Amino acid sequence: MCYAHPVTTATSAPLASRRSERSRLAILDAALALCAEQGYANLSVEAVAARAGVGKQTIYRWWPSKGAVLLDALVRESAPHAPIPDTGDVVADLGTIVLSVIELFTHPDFGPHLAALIGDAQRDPALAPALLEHFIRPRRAPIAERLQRAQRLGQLPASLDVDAVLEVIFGALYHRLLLRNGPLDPAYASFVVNIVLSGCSATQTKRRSRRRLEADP
Amino acid sequence: MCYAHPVTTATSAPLASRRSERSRLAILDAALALCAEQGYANLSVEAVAARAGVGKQTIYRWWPSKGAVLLDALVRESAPHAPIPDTGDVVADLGTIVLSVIELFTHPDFGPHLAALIGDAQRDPALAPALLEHFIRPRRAPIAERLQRAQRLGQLPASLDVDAVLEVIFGALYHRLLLRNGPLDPAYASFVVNIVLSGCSATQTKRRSRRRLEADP
Amino acid sequence: MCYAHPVTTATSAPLASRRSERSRLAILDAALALCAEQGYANLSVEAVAARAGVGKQTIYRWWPSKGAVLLDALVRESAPHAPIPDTGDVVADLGTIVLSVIELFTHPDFGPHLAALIGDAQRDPALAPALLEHFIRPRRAPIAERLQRAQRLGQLPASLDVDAVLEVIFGALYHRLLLRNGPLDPAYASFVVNIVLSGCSATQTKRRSRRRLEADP
Amino acid sequence: MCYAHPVTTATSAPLASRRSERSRLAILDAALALCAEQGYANLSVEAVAARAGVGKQTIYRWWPSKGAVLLDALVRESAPHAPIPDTGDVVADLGTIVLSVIELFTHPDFGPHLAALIGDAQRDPALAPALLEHFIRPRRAPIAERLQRAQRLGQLPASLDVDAVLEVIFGALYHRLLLRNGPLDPAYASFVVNIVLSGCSATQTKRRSRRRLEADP
DNA sequence: AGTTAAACGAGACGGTACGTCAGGTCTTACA
DNA sequence: TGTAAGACCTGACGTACCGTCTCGTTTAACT
Repeated sequence: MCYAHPVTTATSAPLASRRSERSRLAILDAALALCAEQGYANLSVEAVAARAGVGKQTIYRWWPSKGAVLLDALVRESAPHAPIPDTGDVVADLGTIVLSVIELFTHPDFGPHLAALIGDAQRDPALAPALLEHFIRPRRAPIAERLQRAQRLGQLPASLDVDAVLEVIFGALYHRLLLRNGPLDPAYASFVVNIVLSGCSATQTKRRSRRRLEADP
Repeated sequence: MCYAHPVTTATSAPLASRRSERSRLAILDAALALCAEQGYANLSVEAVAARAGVGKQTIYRWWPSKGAVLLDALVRESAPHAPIPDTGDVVADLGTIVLSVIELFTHPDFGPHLAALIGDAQRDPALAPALLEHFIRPRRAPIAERLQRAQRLGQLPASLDVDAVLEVIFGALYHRLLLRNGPLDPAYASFVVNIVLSGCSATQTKRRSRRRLEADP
Repeated sequence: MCYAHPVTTATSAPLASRRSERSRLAILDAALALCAEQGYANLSVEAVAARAGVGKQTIYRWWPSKGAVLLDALVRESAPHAPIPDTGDVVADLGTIVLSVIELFTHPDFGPHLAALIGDAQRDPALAPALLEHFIRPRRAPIAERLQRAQRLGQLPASLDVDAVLEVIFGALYHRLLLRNGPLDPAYASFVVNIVLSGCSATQTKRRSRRRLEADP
Repeated sequence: MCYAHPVTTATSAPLASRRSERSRLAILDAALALCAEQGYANLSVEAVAARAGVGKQTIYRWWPSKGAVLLDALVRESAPHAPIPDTGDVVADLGTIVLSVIELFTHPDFGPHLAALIGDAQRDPALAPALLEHFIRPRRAPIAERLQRAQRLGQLPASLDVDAVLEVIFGALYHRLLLRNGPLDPAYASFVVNIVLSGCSATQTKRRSRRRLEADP
């Protein structure tokens, strides 16, 4: 379950690691609890170990940093998310999805921790890739598929880079999550979805100016 | 000049603060130099004080944190930026602006520090507002004005919230700056500008779906 | 009044120092007050200056250390002590004197401060001589005279070094003041006076063993 | 070996503390060395830690203050003292003992440190009891026994409080150690021993005046 | 069932930096 | 010019955690 060490994922490991599941869960729980109580900034490996009734070494053995622990915990916590809707209306479906995202982002036990994790990734070089691989990409992939389905149905230009589109949409959400210059509310969500998906449809006719820009130094 | 303490800004202060300009500059220079050499993560008030030949107390007297010091230094450093272009073509002009922004973001002595500052703002509650007020808003304001000029000329819908538009555009840039899932290059810049400004123009006709989303729970 | 700087002591200064008497008294009062409230350990030049409404420099200008300030203050405070009794009975008179000394030593606003001052003298080389000259010797001198009067009357051996005798007596008192291994009470006072003055009278007959000791390596 | 923490003293500790003997000795050595070089006043936990190649926490873990460290070091250093002499002549023996004490007190690597420790005990309430228990009482006890032996032989009054007698003798020595108003030399040593022990023998006949004093207010 | 090797809890260790306190010096403005 | 005020550099404080390193003690697979 831990992303950073080459540990087989529990299932069907012939020479099973002697890792204690009890400790693993206690650590993840302690990390979440402490984070909820005092915030990520005041989280420390020391405190997690104490709270989990675990030696510090046991944490360092399986995770490279406190950020890695919390990432694991958040992934576990937020894993069972709703299925991607497909009503046929791609704008409406994206709106629904983004609404559920801002719900997650504004949850006091999730948004601040995710923000702190991204923050910590600025000083821990290993954390950004881990975040991408274990949190962001797995959740973005099915949304990208939904957009690709729309492409196949001709609802969106086939040439569109859907990953980049999602980056623009989520960029707008993360911007408010991290900078806090405005509320992460449904109005903002629909504004972002509308403007970006409108732009997707209209982008074909704007190709020339795009090329001009690319030629610019 | 310091954003965080109630120091009169030079103008018309009869009982001028006895603050030492020499120390102030030495501290800002030391912060920048150390940050460039070892990165923000390894920056410490202790080291800045030592490098600047200054007592720690002198730093704590005028800034609340190392982040505040670096913010001041970055603002000073990046202050004299190019004027906002106005060729009449709002898409091209935005493209030019965003290009200069990614130039700044990809500069090794700026982008990582800005990213680290935003990161630090996740654990230092005072830093985010300071970043907004002293770095982001002053630089965003003239760009918003450029968009408003385009609105007045009918090049963009009058009802458009230009600040929100800029949040989407810059959100996309910050997303790559902070998560590093792709290069901050001219291609990405033009993609973002085109898709968002296209969406701005087309947004009028999409109003209905937006309203529908807002009505959604 | 200050012992440590070459300031004329008020008397007969032709071109009197422009020193502010108001500040001087405020400083001494503040030192005593702070000492009484929080103890000598927590006394600081900084705090005295603040309490006295005085610049730190004004203190450093006229006293070399916080100990010097407090010494001045204590000397001023404890100056008007009772006259030396002379009933003809030297043992009884010394007893009376020592009783008044332990009264002073056990006074919560004096004993601890004097002890702290002697303590501080162990790290401030200038303080020990100052203590001797301004506090100890002036108070010991009239007692020595009382003993000398007894010598002249034949109540004590003429060869006796009365200053050394007083050192033994006061040494015993200071021992309890500083080490606190027993109460500074009248019983101890009388024990000390009796044993030492008895020893003084008997010392004549013990001369031989003393000489033997002195010859020892 | 440390007086201030409840560490079992080696004997019969089944689950022995994991305390590092290497660090302990390095700390005591460093404290002594620094004290010898720069004096107790300039001694700091910081410097001891650096000199000993030890983390500051390791010092704070086992000692409550720098004074406690030095006390431990001095006790270790001065532990193997000469046996108490018993020639039958109590005055001569006490003289011998006191001579060895002033030898210790006048040693440049001991006297000043002991004085400083007593000085520090005036502001550190925990230090005075520690000094008594770990330095003064253990060294005074066998001397008191010597006096009690003399009492049993009728050389000294049986009613004499020998601890108090030693307080008077040592008080006289500490007085010179701390106030420095005269040399701690053999002449002073023999003067003190003679006068006090003479007083002991003569004290019987002086009982009346003592009682009179005690009745005094 | 006994052996053995890992993972475990506990926590001491050498360090780094924190943010605070006070020391003693220096500068400025007022009286 | 002496003061009140207070900024300045210095250095130590005691604390919090870091990440590493023993210690014995489970604990579970493999003799």
